[in-house]
Amino acid sequence: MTPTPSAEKPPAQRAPRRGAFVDDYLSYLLARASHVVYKEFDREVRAAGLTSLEWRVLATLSDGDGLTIGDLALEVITQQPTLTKLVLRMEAGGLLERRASADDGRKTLVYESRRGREIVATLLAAAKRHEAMVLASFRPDDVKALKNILHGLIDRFDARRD
Amino acid sequence: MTPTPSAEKPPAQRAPRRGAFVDDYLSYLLARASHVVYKEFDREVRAAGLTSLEWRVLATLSDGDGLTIGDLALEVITQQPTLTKLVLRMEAGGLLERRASADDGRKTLVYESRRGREIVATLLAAAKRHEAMVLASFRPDDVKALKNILHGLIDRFDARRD
DNA sequence: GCAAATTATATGAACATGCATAGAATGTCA
DNA sequence: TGACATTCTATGCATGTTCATATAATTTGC
Repeated sequence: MTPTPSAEKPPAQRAPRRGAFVDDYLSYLLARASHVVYKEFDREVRAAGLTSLEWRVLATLSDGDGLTIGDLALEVITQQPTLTKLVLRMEAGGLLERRASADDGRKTLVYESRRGREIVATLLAAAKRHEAMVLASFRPDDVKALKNILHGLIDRFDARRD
Repeated sequence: MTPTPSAEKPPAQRAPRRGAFVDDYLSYLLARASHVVYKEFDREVRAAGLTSLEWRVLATLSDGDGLTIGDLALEVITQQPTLTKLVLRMEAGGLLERRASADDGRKTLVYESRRGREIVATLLAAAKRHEAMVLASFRPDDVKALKNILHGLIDRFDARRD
């Protein structure tokens, strides 16, 4: 069942391996597509001095801040303890502000600082350019179809509970 | 620009926030779709005693083992040092075998052990069932379109270089 | 055939993450 | 109201990941 050790034959220029399972498995396709699409843009994120999770936090808050730690954790697809610690670091770094909720003492609300907003504004513009570039070679109908189905998957299965 | 701290009004049952940017941003849609689709299946992976990365390693190798550390790292979307250490742990746990390449002394080739193959066989079957369940409520044409576009994205942008 | 450059994996130290749980505030119900 | 359950965030510790680099093998150019 196992090939002989010497049987490797790397295809000339790293052509993707075509496997029976992986290459048609939705979960893999989504993960890899997500990765390849993000990867280039990640360079700009790093150049701005952010990690990918920090970028997701700021981008999410740019759509409206004042989220609780818990809600924000669900939005950025990470766990609450991880986000608590990240938010503390980002606050220390001047990217965010934390404020206690007025009507529920358990909640910590997260806001962008001025500096956070400046940095994310630059990246948001870059992100839009990058997305346009990525999608440029696809037919608009296909792009629309892709986003529709992704929304469909998300709406049906996203209980927003890690 | 920042809402007043007391302005929170959590929608009744955690309806996804509809933000201007995030909700139409391809990278977010892909990441979230990837996450929600995988999340349920993750329970079965954990029940089998594996982490998600371990599952990806075994599933990838099930399509043909004897990959080098580097190639496998690209396939499973992680970095080489992470994979080196994971493979060592998995070898110690009896899931994998490492063999030196006969024709290139720098390479370490990774193979599934008998036990690794047994575990992954069970999970592969479960994964197929899970995928069928996830896609059951979508029109076959849409599913085909989704996979086609994902493949398109991957083929165009995946240089398989982290 | 040798030195230099390149490629592949391993490793060490710093850092981040995950799990379990503690701590604090609120909600529930008798 | 007062006990108990629930919700939300923070924290400690173990574990995993990352970054830079070391080590080893191969390839290249002279």
